[in-house]
Amino acid sequence: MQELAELAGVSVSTVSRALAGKTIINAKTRERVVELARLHGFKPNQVAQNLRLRRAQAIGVVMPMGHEVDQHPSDPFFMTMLGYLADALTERNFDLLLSRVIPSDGNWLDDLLDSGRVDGAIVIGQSDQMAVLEAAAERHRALVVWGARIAGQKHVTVGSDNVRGGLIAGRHLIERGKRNLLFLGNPSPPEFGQRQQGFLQACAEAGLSDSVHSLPIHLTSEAAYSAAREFLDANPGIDGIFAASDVVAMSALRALAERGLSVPGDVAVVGYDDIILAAHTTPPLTTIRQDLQAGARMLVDMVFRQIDGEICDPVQLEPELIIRASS
Amino acid sequence: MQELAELAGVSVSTVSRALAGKTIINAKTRERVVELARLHGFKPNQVAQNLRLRRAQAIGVVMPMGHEVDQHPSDPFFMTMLGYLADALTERNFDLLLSRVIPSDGNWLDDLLDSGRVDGAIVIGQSDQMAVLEAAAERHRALVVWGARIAGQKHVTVGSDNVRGGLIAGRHLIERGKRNLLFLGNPSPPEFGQRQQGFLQACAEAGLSDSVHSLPIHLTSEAAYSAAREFLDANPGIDGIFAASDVVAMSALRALAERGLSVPGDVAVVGYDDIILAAHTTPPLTTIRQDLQAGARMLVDMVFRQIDGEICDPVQLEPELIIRASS
DNA sequence: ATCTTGTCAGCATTCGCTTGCATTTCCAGT
DNA sequence: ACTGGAAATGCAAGCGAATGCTGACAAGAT
Repeated sequence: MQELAELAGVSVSTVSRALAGKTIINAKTRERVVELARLHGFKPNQVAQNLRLRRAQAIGVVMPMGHEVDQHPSDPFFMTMLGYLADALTERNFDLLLSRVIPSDGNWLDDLLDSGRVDGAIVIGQSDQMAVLEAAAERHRALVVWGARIAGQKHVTVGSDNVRGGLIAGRHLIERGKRNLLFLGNPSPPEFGQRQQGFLQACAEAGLSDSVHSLPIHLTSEAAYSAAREFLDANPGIDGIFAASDVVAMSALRALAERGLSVPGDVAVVGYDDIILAAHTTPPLTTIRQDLQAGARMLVDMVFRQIDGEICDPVQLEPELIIRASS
Repeated sequence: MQELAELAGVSVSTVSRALAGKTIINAKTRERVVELARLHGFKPNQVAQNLRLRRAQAIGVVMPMGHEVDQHPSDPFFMTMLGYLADALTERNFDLLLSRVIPSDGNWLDDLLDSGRVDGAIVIGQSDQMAVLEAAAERHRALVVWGARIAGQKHVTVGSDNVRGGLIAGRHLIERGKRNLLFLGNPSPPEFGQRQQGFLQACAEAGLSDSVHSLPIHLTSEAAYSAAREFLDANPGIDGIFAASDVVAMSALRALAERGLSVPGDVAVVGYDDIILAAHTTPPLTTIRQDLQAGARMLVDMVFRQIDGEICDPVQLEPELIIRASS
């Protein structure tokens, strides 16, 4: 900047103001400086800028992987979410600082938020980290979580109405005449737990509480997959499956195909998320869509409002049943 | 830091050194300072730190989406890669600055590299941005690209040997007795182009150059999918498909299932990547595995070596044929 | 010719931290 | 008690940019 100032025959302050487009600088001077900067490829150092302006111009995006290490890398859900978040942040000229955290201590969030590297954080999925999230929400202003709304929570969430999603899925299977239902997925992350809860509620409505099963596993590993196979062998009567996510549903489709069961004739399958691949499975998957683009925009919007000091309320997006050939 | 210094009865410099763990500070003093910092939840501001140390402690990871906007959000490949990159960078205490770029001008890379926010960049996929990559490689030291090695390139790449991968896939299909082969995927990104090239080479070896087809589309959109259907209708003899990626292969499986063709009996299918879902399709997908974890480690390793001033050579990883039930 | 007012630009300080060098403290050796 | 050298600490100068305040200058008012 020094050099640029000399080249332009002005002071450093003038260069700074010119580059910032301040109108207090004479238009001609300003243009000359800007042109000179362009010519010499000068870009102000953003780190210095951020220090001076006491900001980071970046939002941290964190995926805690407390419960199931192998879920995330495989899940197109996260990629999609991440893509939309990146877009929304880029629009506002903010950087996206990505962390994947395998929580060992309870400091991962505070460390990020206190480091000065970010102006706020978006956490994708509550995992088993409710305590950490609650604590961080007390101490920091700008924090939004993608996940389930839970009564009495301090941290602000955005997410689909999982109970309702589960309910819709359950009713749909029942409407299709299925009576021996199975919930497939680990219910310990709150989102999944609520999906299960809604599903069970649908079963209760239909008086099916006794015949409904739950298999609390995630299906991407070979071990979990064979566990599911064994379960199907032991319970041949199952005629409807609601999977906690599309990825789990896809594995279920394979397991069914392998034992020669037709979908949806013998067993109907419903997933959750409506990832892009869901339309391309064999057969295409009936699923509960979450509008991730809207969700991502919401998340970003809310962090910014929090940065500006606003207090935000949790948001629940309406889930939508997408009927395809698997049910 | 000022306040902490007063609390501890020492100077700011001593606090700084103590927190940095410098042994020149008396062990007792050091521990006292560290303990005090912990107690009051003090964390040095990393932005200031970075400014002073003229570093960013972050690597930019960029996905240019020049050719096919809808490929990336859907592709588990990227999520997996990103996950491994995040892990490798976290290990070294570096941040990962994520950008998704839809290249409009040719400055996206320079802007990132000159901004001072990152110490280096990893670009995932060359897309149609070869010119930009070449230019940036001239001007900057720390830049590594995941993609195809191309003769005479200035930018350093890490990637699987795509030609060889395509060759292996082609030979495998031929070995299975398939004679009417189809390459499915857009060959304009260099990686895909090389896969096609290797595939065609395998066909040439077997004297099949005349009967081999190529359908240059990506299959996640409904439009592309129906284009593929039409092609299959028009060319009923196809008995082997090599898809440019697993995601494309999955859609192909669906298309085949819909027209009642058995896999691999009527048509064998081979994918590329070995994403986690590939083992869980119906039927499980034969594919060419790229070791993404090794690739990600390599990428990270090489940026750091470049930051240290080393000059690195491109690396090609050996692709591996994973035979499953689709062939 | 003097005073007022408004425009522009520059000086110097600041953001929070690190570090070369100067200075003080400590202690063994005499 | 004195001294020399090592060990420990403090001082102050930055890192690269933003900005409140002051000063210079010109044009218009009196």
